[in-house]
Amino acid sequence: MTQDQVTQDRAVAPREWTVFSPSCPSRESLARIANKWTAMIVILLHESPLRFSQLHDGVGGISKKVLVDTLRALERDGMVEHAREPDGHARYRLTALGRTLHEPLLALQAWAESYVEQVLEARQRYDTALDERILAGVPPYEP
Amino acid sequence: MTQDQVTQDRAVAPREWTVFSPSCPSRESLARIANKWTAMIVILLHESPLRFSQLHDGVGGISKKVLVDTLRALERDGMVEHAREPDGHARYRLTALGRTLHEPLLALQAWAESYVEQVLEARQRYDTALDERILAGVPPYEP
DNA sequence: CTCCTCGGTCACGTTGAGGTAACCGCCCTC
DNA sequence: GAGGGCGGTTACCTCAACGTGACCGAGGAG
Repeated sequence: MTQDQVTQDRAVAPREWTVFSPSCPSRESLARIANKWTAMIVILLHESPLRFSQLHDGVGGISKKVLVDTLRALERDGMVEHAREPDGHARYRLTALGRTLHEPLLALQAWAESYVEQVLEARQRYDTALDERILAGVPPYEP
Repeated sequence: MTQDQVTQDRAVAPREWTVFSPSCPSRESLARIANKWTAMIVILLHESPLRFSQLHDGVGGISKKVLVDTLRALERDGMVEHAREPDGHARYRLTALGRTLHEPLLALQAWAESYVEQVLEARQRYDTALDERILAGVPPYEP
């Protein structure tokens, strides 16, 4: 391969001001929204505002600490807000900004639930193939 | 508030076989795809198959170790595959399953880049409001 | 032959995400 | 006024994610 071909082959657009640039603030935003807790909380809150304990019950397996931390982070980034109701209980709701997140995150949930079977099958194929390679004495990965 | 009202208020659908159940395998799938590295890799690979070093350059700031780990995980879950080209170089490409991920993940990138300004503003508002509350001697958060 | 790149692997160390359990003030009910 | 639920906070710990730097075998290029 000539140097010219290498150069052309490697030409990947620079994308300076995108998530692909580690110093771009949008990278942080991506990290915040590309997160299972964020996804579940936004999806739950889109149906209706919820109290803390309802969120805690709705998001199975989340600890109070992580729920609090995630809610504070979402509030700080303007996606969620909370208020005290007259009855003294907290109530969390999506902001306008948070509502714009619902559609993309719901798509993630839909994907995860629709394709989970295919993922599980692929995983099994991969693992048995790996076992066979090991039994055959082949190094697990050709470098 | 009466007990009946409390009960009704807390009625959140059980959602047994969804990502909201921590033991459902779809929860794992969600965690894998709701991930910044996954998102960036899938978006890059959707444009064209890429070599390892092209991915390493394309995903700014990722280390070789994390890139390898993420690619192996994506391969195991059937979203990516790799092969040796005749020239001896590796080439990674999306599988059919991986291609179905492109649209939802591209939506995440688009969101992150479109709304990053609003997120930054919200963050600043939150931080200055918090500072004021502290200066006023108010405990940072009303429990 | 020697040097280089590519595509990794390996052996660390650091950071951050996340869990656990105890505790707390407020309000409510009994 | 004792107990209980709500909405947290705190201290502490664990483990997975991530980074770093060195190394390595295969395959060119010179």
